Amino acid sequence: MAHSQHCPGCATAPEVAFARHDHAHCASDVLARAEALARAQSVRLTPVRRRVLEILLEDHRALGAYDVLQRLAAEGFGNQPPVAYRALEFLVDQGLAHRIRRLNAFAACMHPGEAHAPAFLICRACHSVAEAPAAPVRAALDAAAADLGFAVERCNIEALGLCPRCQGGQA
Amino acid sequence: MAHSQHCPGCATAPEVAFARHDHAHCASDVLARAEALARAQSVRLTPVRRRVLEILLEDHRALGAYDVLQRLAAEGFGNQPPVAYRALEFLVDQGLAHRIRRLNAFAACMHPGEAHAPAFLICRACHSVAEAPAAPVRAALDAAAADLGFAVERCNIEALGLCPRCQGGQA
DNA sequence: GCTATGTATGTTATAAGATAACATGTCAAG
DNA sequence: CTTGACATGTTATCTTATAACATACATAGC
Repeated sequence: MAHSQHCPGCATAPEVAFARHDHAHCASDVLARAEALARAQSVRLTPVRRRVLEILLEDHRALGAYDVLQRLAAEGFGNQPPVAYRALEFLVDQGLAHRIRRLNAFAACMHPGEAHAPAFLICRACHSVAEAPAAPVRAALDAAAADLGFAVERCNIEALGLCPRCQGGQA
Repeated sequence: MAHSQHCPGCATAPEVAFARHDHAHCASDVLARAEALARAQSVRLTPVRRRVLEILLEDHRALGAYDVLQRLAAEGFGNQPPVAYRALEFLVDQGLAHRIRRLNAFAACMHPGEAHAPAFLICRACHSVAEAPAAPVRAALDAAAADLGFAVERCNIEALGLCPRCQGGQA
């Protein structure tokens, strides 16, 4: 199997957060791309921001702002909420992370730089979160909205269910 | 124009929260259907619950739990958060209201009883909220999820943008 | 090298949203 | 009329998020 087929961080790969994969590579690849992107936009991926992204990249989960904050505090960064919220807001603004509203939490973006309408698949058993290619979903939404004369600017599409690995164990 | 074409509360009408319509009728129709539904399910649409639904039905907006609570308190119901949250939870469980996560708020369901995958269109200018027919959206989402082996159980689809009436005034 | 300027971080305080746990009240079946 | 299930009320607390201000740091212009 070619690398691009099992590494979600890699450019055109379909999202396979649920599949077994070389996560260390997956994470470091996304991080490298985030750094390149920040340089290109001349925005600063400072230590806190970078560290927050690393923390989010540790696995395919979403973390609450206070979870992130705890980690930061333990590592000598500030320990007040705005420290975490600001870094997270920066990452979201730059398209390096996504906010998962259903969970009041944040997840690293696995396709930084690529234009993508994100749809999130949240496993209710193992809490992993994957980004699914959602262009068709978005197109259907735009069409439904257009029928009512509504112009969609941004959207959240979040699905709760069972990931392939958890479908065996649970009903 | 036939009634069913301009009243969003009416059975098979497309959602037209954004269009001018006879809202008093719209609301009372939905309320009547909610009552019938509650009877059918033998669950109790008690005074608080019913009142909360009426409040949500006042217009096509989403209200925060604390907004609802304030109204309830002013009318002699309890004035502690659980009063509002419990009534709202009941309505959501019975499919009589929806939770709009993007707004930390709740909106009356305009199609109680009809199976429907809800997609919400939220106008960022006038804050009105409409339920768009989302079956195709949901189908596209299911397909995208299925490609990854993920089984969708529930989902939130929430779009932010401009409603037809607000597209004139704002860019 | 110095300094002004914008940007980033840190801190205090508080706002906003949500729920756990328990006490009291109501209603309808037995 | 009593018992059990469900609903409401209340207290307390927890979680999530932001406003406002103080301090530090990087870079561009002098």
